[in-house]
Amino acid sequence: MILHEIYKTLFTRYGDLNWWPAKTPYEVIVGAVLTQNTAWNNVEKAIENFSDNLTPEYVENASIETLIKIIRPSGFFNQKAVYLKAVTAWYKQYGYSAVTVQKYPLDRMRKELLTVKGVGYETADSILLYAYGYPTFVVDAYTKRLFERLNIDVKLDYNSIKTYVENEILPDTIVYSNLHALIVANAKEHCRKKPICNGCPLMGECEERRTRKSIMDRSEILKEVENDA
DNA sequence: CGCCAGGGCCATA
DNA sequence: TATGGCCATGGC
Repeated sequence: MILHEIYKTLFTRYGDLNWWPAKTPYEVIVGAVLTQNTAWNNVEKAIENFSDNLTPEYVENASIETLIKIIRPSGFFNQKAVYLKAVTAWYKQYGYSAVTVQKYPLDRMRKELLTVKGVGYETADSILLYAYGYPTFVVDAYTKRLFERLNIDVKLDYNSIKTYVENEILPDTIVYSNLHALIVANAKEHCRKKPICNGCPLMGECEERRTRKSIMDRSEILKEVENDA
């Protein structure tokens, strides 16, 4: 229930974000890899460097050295160049058909993607959701931070959070896309590493839940004192 | 100048 | 299976 309120609150503030800045599925895939632990601003520079060459054929045939030069601004370029080769090979093998037809069930596509070098949970889910429209929720550092600060009762590892969200909000591509986008928007504006709580639409809910936690913590301490006595 | 950004891999235990 | 070191640029 809490998640529905969060969604509604964020939606009221930020609106329908219609997110992920890329056109084709392949561009989504490349962006998902390049943005790993990297500001999107730097990814944009890398994508601009491709100019008209942001195609699976170009990446497939380009040398690693060439790719490194192109994607340099996005950082971690040595590994990301290798990752791009790997996701491109995957794309040529399975990705094309999935563009028009969701040929395989979500679970199978996800497992396959996770075997590709450079594709972890978040990248896999981003690709599935934003490139192919599968209703799978993307968990990122912002999501973890928000859940931690809101004191939501869930383990803060990737799959725990994902399962929690997908149990509370039934699978829906549009809703999952929007929720993730809203969390990112709010994280950039308010829920930063060093938070700017002033004006945050979730401030009330956040404080309330944090207070509840501090009361809980205190009762836990009291219990321990009783046990010692 | 130091901190940070929409992770993932690999070695180690 | 879980944790830590490592990768690197550009904006603020």
